Amino acid sequence: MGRTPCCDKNGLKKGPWTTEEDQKLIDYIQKNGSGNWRILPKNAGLQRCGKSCRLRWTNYLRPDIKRGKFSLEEEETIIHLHSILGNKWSTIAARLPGRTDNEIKNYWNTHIRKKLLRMGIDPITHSPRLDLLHLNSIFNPSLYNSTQLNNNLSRLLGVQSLINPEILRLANSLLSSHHQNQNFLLQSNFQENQLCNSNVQNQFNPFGQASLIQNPIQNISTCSHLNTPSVPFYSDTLVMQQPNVEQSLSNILNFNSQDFTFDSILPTLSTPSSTPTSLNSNSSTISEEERESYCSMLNFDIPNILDVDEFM
DNA sequence: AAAAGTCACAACCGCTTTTAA
DNA sequence: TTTAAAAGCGGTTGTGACTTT
Repeated sequence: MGRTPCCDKNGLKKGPWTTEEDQKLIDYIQKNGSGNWRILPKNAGLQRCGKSCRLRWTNYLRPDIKRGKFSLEEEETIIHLHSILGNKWSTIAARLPGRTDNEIKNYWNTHIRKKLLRMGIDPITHSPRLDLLHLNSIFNPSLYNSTQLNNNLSRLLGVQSLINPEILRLANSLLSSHHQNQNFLLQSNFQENQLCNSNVQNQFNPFGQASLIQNPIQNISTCSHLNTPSVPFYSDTLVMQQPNVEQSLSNILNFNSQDFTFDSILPTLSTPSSTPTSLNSNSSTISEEERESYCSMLNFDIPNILDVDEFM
């Protein structure tokens, strides 16, 4: 027959462990070793189930656990391994001595995931985010003439208070990369957003001083620091490098066109018949009602691009 | 100063795989 | 070989600390 139950679940304590409980568990394991979790709680004088004791020991009390802030190297290792393994936290933890799968999982969800999103990288695929690619399609010169592109930019800038500066900079950069003649660019916005974006970059770039190189074969960018040529990275640093901005953006667009299709999300362009009053002023904010009203006039899906929660 | 909102993380839940009887 | 608990694992939640309003 099978094993006997590890414990009677009735009457057992749940929730946070007290220092007294921790000490009982530590004392028992120091004397008797870990394992045999079924009988451990009773012998150690703990009103906990064996599973709770095992998790407390493996995730928190084990003497070889390294506590404290993750180093940049550890963070880069996690990002690298996650790009290959996905959410295989225990496998990732095996490559990081002293770190538990639970700790790495928590750190990913609370820190790294958000950093990648801010950089325009999808934390699941480790590729450029599809909503940013959508932006590429809106400013693709092979689809629209200069007037239409200008209209698109104007409309996007009209709701700029809702947009992450990264989006605005990318929009401007895309247009400048496609057209030598930048007359239709709103230069003040461009400069302002470049400044804003450099601040964002300095604040959030998780790769620190990692250098970015061009991959001549795939014609996309990869991060040499991570040594993962199969995983494309879209980077602020790359886009802002001078004087090869146009070439870099062209590479990104080439990568996009090879790997994604935009048929389902391509906008049909037409100029809005009117513009909400507040959008004609220099106001930095608009109301929710105005936003909805304005977005409803757009034929491309601004709300879809501007998933604020995802960007911030 | 208090209330509301946000964040971080320990702990739990539930499913799958492994193991012991 | 079968069975059921233990162990492993990833997702989710509860809660205390901190920040913002």
